[in-house]
Amino acid sequence: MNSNITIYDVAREAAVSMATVSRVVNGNPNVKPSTRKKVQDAIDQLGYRPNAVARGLASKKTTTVGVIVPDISNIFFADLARGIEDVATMYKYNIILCNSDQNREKEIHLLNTLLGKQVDGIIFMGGRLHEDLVREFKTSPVPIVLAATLNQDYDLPAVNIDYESAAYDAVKSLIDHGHKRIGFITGPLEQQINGEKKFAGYRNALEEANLPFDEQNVVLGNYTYDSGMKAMNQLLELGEDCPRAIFAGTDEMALGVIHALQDAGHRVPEDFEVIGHDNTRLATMIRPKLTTVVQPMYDIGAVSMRLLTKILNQEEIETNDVTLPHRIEHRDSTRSS
Amino acid sequence: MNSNITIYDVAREAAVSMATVSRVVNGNPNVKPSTRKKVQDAIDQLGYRPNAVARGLASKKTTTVGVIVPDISNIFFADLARGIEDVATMYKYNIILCNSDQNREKEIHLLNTLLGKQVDGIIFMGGRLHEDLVREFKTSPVPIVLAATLNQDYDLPAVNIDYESAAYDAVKSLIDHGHKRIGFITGPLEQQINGEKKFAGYRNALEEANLPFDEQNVVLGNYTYDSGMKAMNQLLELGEDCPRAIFAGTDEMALGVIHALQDAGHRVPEDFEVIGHDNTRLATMIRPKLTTVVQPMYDIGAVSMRLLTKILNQEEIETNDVTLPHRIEHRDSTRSS
DNA sequence: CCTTCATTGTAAAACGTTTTCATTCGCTAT
DNA sequence: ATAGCGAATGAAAACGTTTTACAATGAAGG
Repeated sequence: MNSNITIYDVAREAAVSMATVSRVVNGNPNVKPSTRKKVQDAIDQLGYRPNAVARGLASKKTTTVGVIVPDISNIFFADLARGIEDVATMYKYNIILCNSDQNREKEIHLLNTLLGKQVDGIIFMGGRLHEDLVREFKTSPVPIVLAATLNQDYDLPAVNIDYESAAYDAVKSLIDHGHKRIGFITGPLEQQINGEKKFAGYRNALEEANLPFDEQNVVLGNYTYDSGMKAMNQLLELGEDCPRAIFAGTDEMALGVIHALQDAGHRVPEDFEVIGHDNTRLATMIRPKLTTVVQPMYDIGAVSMRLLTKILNQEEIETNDVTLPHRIEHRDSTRSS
Repeated sequence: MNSNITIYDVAREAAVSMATVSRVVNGNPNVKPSTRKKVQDAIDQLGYRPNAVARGLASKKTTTVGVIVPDISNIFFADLARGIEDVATMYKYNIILCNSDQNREKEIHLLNTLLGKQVDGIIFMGGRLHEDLVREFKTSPVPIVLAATLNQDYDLPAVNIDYESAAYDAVKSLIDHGHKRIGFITGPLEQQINGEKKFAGYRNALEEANLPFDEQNVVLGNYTYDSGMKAMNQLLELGEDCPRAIFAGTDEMALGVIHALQDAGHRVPEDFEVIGHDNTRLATMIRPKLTTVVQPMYDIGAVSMRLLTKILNQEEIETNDVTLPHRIEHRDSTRSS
């Protein structure tokens, strides 16, 4: 029931002006300790809770940031969101979370809704930046940082890993194990990270090892377990020509791959080696445990948010475009050396 | 750059008053079509975007609801959040998402932050309702609905399944397969749902079948895969007395159980039967696929949010305390009949 | 042609803060 | 004493809407 008591009530109770109350609420040092105490007592007694909306209107700061992700129910994005939220909390921000489903109109609509709500900044993750969206980004009155989202051609603040080199490393390690044919199971090609970067890394590794690129070794999935199974079964139909080493674009697809293999009576890693991507918790919940490229989504989220706070505080920033390190976590779906 | 243009600018541009602009923006029918068009043109031309903060201050509605969950990075809560967000979107609300980590002080602090931000309502999920928290709930100026959170003694709006009966069903089905000793792996006992309800269901089923309750058959985990493994290994140490049927309180723990079993050379479901709880996506990503109690988190989220909108719109409400149906999804970690 | 009532538009008062600027207070240094 | 000064306080103007109370306009009925 303390929702209707205002700064003015507190002022009256403490026999000061509302400006003074505002000062103590905001920690302004120019308040005599005795006055501060008087005001604080009144606040406690009345159960005063500052109205953030009014505050936002007056100060033009809402201490709220918008977060747009494709789908929070996906463990991958959920991890990112947690990273964002944790550092947001640290800096006293709240998060308005939105799911875009990678839908172009929805992305734009959400962006506008968030701007309408006067968020202080936005963190965006999506598969590909469309022109319209970039145009909106460019004219945004508040800073926007891209998380795990590619940014070429535009110079928006962004946090990523080097996907191409990560994919290269993964495929390279497979090649180092003597494989001549490497299967590659990835997501939709129009997705920049999966379709372009990882693919490029795959080809680079092949090329460097003087291995031929064979189109039938790459198959498209949609990130899900089922699509991983399906893709592997498709590969299996190649018979003799089926690659014995698979790089899957996500852990979930890698799981599907391994199970498809096992269902067909093959052993992993003895007969087939499999590398995943992302290092979600899934990776350790399968037998054999999954060797995978670690893409630290939590960290990407945390760093993105930190970058955003730096921009908001006008702190010194080394670079707008940060690349986090990646590595391969070797587990049991690949042979040990 | 359209962030600084106000309703007043639009009014001037369209040669009407700001109230008229407000009317067209809010879809008030009392505006002459020609006027409406004139205003709309001005809005489009200027790129006017209503300031939701000012709007919130004037109207005392923010079209924002607060969501407090333990940890969004957990697939389980993420699913809930998605359900909430989807119907929130449907009703034009946005979501401020907060992670409580089930921490008592944090829960209270978050609640107050959200109330300070003038959310129109709150959806809360937590393990147990502490007294202080309930007190805050009771005096909240906005409605609060509990999602997948027990509510006994207090009459807060809530959406749940019948956990006790769900656990009963699961254990019963194990008993029906002829098992005399049933293992039960659950979460911390102070959690109401896991420690009390599911436990009660377990005991009921035992009792009804005239099976003795044996304390050594129940072991506590912390919901994680690892704790599931550990728990199962502990059970295995019972040797001859080890139960051959396990009910795990979460799918993730069930995964751990199955792998612990397999690592020890046992077969599931031939030697051991396992039932999980929640029916997360994990359940189909393991071999054998997991038989599990389905707790429809997405639906719980969606229904919670819908309930909240009903309260906010003062719609007729049959019951404050909705119980969603549950069922057992029979897959391959239990025998077929 | 005058009333009367809808319809549409206007002006101004909230909404609850922050912030700017002015004022007062309490001292110190003359 | 008193001018001068910094610290503490207060008054009032934003902030950008919604909403209320009216005023103006126009149409219809008598």
